Parts: sequence; C-alpha cells; structure tokens
Amino acid sequence: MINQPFSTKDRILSAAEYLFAKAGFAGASLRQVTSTANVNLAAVNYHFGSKENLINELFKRRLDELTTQRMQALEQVLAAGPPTIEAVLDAFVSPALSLAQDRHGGQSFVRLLARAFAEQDQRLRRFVSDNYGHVLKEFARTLLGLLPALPKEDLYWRLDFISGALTYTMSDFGMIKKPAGLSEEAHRRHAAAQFIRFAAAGLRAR
Amino acid sequence: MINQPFSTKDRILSAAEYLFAKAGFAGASLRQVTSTANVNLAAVNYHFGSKENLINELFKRRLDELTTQRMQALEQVLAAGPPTIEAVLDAFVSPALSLAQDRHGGQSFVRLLARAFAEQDQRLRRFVSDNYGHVLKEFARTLLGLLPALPKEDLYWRLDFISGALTYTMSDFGMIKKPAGLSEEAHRRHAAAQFIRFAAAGLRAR
DNA sequence: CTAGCATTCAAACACTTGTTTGATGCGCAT
DNA sequence: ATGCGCATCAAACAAGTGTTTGAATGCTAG
Repeated sequence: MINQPFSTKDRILSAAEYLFAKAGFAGASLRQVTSTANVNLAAVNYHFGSKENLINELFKRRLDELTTQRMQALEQVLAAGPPTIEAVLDAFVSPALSLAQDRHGGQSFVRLLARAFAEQDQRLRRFVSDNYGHVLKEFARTLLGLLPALPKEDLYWRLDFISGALTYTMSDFGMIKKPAGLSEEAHRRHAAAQFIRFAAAGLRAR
Repeated sequence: MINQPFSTKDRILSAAEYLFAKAGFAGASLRQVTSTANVNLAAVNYHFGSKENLINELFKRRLDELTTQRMQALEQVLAAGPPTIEAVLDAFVSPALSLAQDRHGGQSFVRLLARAFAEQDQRLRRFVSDNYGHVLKEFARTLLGLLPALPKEDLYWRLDFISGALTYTMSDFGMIKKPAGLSEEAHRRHAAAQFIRFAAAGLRAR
C-alpha cells in the first residue's frame, strides 16, 4: 500500500475535519464527508472502522503534531538558560496559533478543538486530555519554578483560564478583524503578542 | 390558557436545555427531549413549530435574563461613584456564574452557550451576538474610562480573551475539582475571585 | 500470465430523524 | 347540555442515518 499524496484516507480525514468543524460530529453525515472527499461511502468504514474511530484518528493526527511542537519549543526555551514567563507562554501559544492558520485544514481543526472542549461527551474529553494533559503539566512545572510566590492551586486556576482564552481566541479571532493591510502571518504574531502580554500579567497577579 | 407551574412548554424547554447541552443540537433528538419531559412527541411542533425554533426560544429565555442582570449590576456599580476595575469585572462575571449555578437548568444553559460559541453556524452566532453584543460594548466603554493609557484596540483583544476564558471556565470548571469540604456556592465564589484577580491583572498589563 | 490481495463500488440493511395527521379528550362559555 | 377550541395522543410519513454485504476492480508478487 503506497500512501499517495492524496490517498483516500487523507481525503476522508480532511473532508471530515472541515465538515465536523462546520456542523459538529452529529451534524455532519458520513455521506456528506465521502461526497466532498470524492470517495465511496463505504470507504469510511473500510479504512476507519466506524465514524467514532474516524473522529479519534482525526484528533490524534493533529494533537500529536501540536504537542510535539510545544514540547520542542519548551525545550528550546529551557536550553537557553533560565527563561522568562513570556518565553514559556510563547512556547505554549505559538504552535497553537501557527496550527490555527495552517492552510491545510488546521483552521478547521482548531474549531474542532473548541467544540471538543464544549462537548460534555466524556469519552472525547478523556481522549483529548490524555494527549494534552502531560504537556500542560510540563508547562505548569516550569511556570511554577518561575513564580515561587504563587500557590500551586492559583497557578492551576490561571492555566485553566489561559487554556480557555486561547482555545476561544484561536477558534475564531473574535471581534478583532484582521486589518486589511496586514498579512495573516503578521496578524498571527500580533495576536500572539497581545495574548502573551495579557496572560503573563494574569499569571503575575498578586 | 393558564400557565401552570410546570406546563408542557416549560417541561420541554428544560428537558431540551439539558439534553442539548449534553449531546449538542444535532445529537439530541426530539424523541429524547419529549420522553425525558414526559410529553408527547408532537407537542414540540405544536408549541414551538420546529426544532429550530425551540432552540431559539431556549436561548432567548436565558440570554434576556443574563443581559438584564449584567446591566443592572453594572448600573449599581457605577451609581456608587468611580468604580474599580475589579468591581466592573464582578458585574460582568457574577451574573454569569450565578446563572451557572442556578439549579433550574442554568448549568446546562451555560454549557449550551459555550457550544454556541464553538458553533460555526452563523445563524446562531448572530442571534447570540445580537443579544450579547451591546452589553459587551457597554462594559468596554466603562473599562476604557478606567484604563486611560490603554489603546482601544488592546482593550478589545483583552476583552475577547476574558470572554473566552469565562465561557470555558463556566462550561465546566476545568481541571480544578471542587474540594470535598466546600459547598458549591463557596466554590463558585472562589472561582469568581480567582477569575477576577486574573482578568484584572491582564487588563492592567503594560 | 495468473493467483492473491487490498481497495472501491452500488446496493441494501435496519434504524432513527423531524414533521404531519386525524382522532380523542378536556374545560369553559353560551 | 351543547358546542367550541385548545391540548394531547398514537400512528404514520418520507427522508436521512451509520453500517454491512458481495461483487467488481486494479495492482503486485510469484
């Protein structure tokens, strides 16, 4: 089996990502997915087993990428000696924002992530937190060292706020429309800068 | 037609709120709604016309309540002379958190709100932002007066972050589990205090 | 060339979906 | 008592759901 540049599996994943982000997991049918992917209906169950499993693989593909990028960014920051809070936050935020502007469906995935947060479905939440949790813990450990006066409990609250704000911000850049003259790349950098300034101040709150 | 304390309409609304929050608008069927409401299936279309319209009435009922409470809280704060940033934030946050702890389905609604934010469905977003937008603007105006050195654009970014953090915090109190000895009321107050401290510091960031 | 295997396909499966229908019950004013 | 209108009910509707099936491919190794 040679994985062609746009294999059936890939086309299904991309179409599913787009449609699930737009209409929700229950709202988009497999027939819609396979038809926009130009693929036979039965291909989903052949390649993924079930709709449920398709959703899981969808998350795995992106989350693996996101978490490794975050860990790499954190390692780089730590390697350069004692970091600032801003640098640590940047290692957490930038990979997410760059994923959010990725042309190849990343934008859809970010909305999907926001949806997963809003879901009450425990199965999906568990899955996300499994691939997500240890990264958050690593960042928490690092930040705790940089904020020796901050009780651990307070830090966890604030990291929770930051995660929520980031998810929401990414899922659609809110009220703030991109100025016409600005490139997407520049807009993203600007958003990251704004966010980091806000979050760092929040972390330092007495 | 005398509106009994638990009329058919009310029972449908409550059941729908609960189930839609749990499974999404497409994920929960009218049969599930009517069966948990102990009501005939046809009652939904009789009283609300369609599933779509049921969802709208659901949002209207709660959002009207939330926005008026926020505006009242803001007025009260302003009436007592020049306010602090913390007081303004409290007027914004407390009504939401008290709604989130309301026994009569309010908790479900808050999750529903988070879901609406995650939705890409433009119809629903417009509906929410119509009942939501002018309140946010009023708070923005007030805060702008309290932060004379802050560029308007920066404030909008930060309010966006705050809205996101609040929405996701409310929708499920995140990693932070309620300590066993604490009452729900006390836990909410604690959450509100944590949130306001974080958000106020973020707003004041230089 | 051919046997074998992974993939694709149209068709059907049983089931659930939102909505509509027409009959039935109930309460209240005439 | 009678008639009227609102509310509820079981039943059915057409359409759409995820999944399965078995035949038809196409490709590759022997």
